[in-house]
Amino acid sequence: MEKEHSASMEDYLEAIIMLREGKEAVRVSQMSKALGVKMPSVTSALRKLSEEGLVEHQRYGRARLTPDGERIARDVLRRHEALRRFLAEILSVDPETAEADACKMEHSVSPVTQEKLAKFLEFVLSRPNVQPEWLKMFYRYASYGEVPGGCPTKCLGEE
Amino acid sequence: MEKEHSASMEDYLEAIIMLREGKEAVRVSQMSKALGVKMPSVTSALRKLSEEGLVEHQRYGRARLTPDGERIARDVLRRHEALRRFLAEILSVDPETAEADACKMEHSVSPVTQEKLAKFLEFVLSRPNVQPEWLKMFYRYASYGEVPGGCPTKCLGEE
DNA sequence: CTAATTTGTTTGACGCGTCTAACAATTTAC
DNA sequence: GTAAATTGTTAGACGCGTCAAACAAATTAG
Repeated sequence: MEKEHSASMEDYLEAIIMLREGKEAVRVSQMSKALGVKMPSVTSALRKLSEEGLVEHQRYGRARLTPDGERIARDVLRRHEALRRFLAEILSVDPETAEADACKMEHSVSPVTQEKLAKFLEFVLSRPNVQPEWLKMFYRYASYGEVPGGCPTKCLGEE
Repeated sequence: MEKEHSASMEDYLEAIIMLREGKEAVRVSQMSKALGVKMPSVTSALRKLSEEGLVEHQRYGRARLTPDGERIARDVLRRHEALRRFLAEILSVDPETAEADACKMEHSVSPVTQEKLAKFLEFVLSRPNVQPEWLKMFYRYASYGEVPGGCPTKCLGEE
């Protein structure tokens, strides 16, 4: 199985895959900027990931993923995207928040739950004819606190 | 506003409110067991929370929440419950996993998103006549990978 | 009431991830 | 091709949350 990696280490792997954009090798400064940490943090993360055989990196060089690192990074990214889209497209969370939350959840939420969320997204997207019905109702419910067409089974106005 | 507290500290507060059950004061050993940490960790957490005025605790005594601590603990618990129920009742995640994930999410996911998830749950529960329709469809979709009554707009069978 | 057991605390350590400051290599500009 | 600017590393520190070991108080049993 996939040995456990810390949230931070997964973030570093994910950053490499996201930043490389064709170039397939990434500078420390890029990662530093993208992750909002200082360069020494990147350096030490790369050293650790190197020792685990997940990235290739030598002094003053660029970082690239090994095949193992690539697999893990892709997996993190896949989960990240599913979560982000669920938050943005189903819950209509604003893009920035959806991005940030996906980033947290991808590390802490169980695979089981992540899978369910992904399925939910798939389910909704796969049925464009049904989606508008209740999803729009939900949006109004979320905005105004009640269902549009009447049927006020429950009327909540806390906070 | 509510000053930020670490995930750990929120967990300790939450543990007090959950464990007291009428007794309204909690032993270190109880918390230790409930949180899966050793007693010294509890002691040092209580000291810190004491200094912040969130719990009342003196050497060899039981721990109780101050009014401030109570407010925060209640809030954490409220969010926890909303998340847990969303996972269990909407996504049909198994109870143990739902509990564990709620515990992670309550600390890391933004209030915005937590609010949306809670609204979603409310929305579904408030409309018992509509719920069965698409929610059952989702359950089948999640289990078998496709919609029961045909309409195979998209058929996904990855992993 | 004393002895045994349970409960709780202190101390000092560790791992993780981060940072700053000082230094070193690389790249860029002239 | 040398000087300046940029990029990267090392060393050492810190905060957080945890732990084990040693000790101290409180509780229970006799």
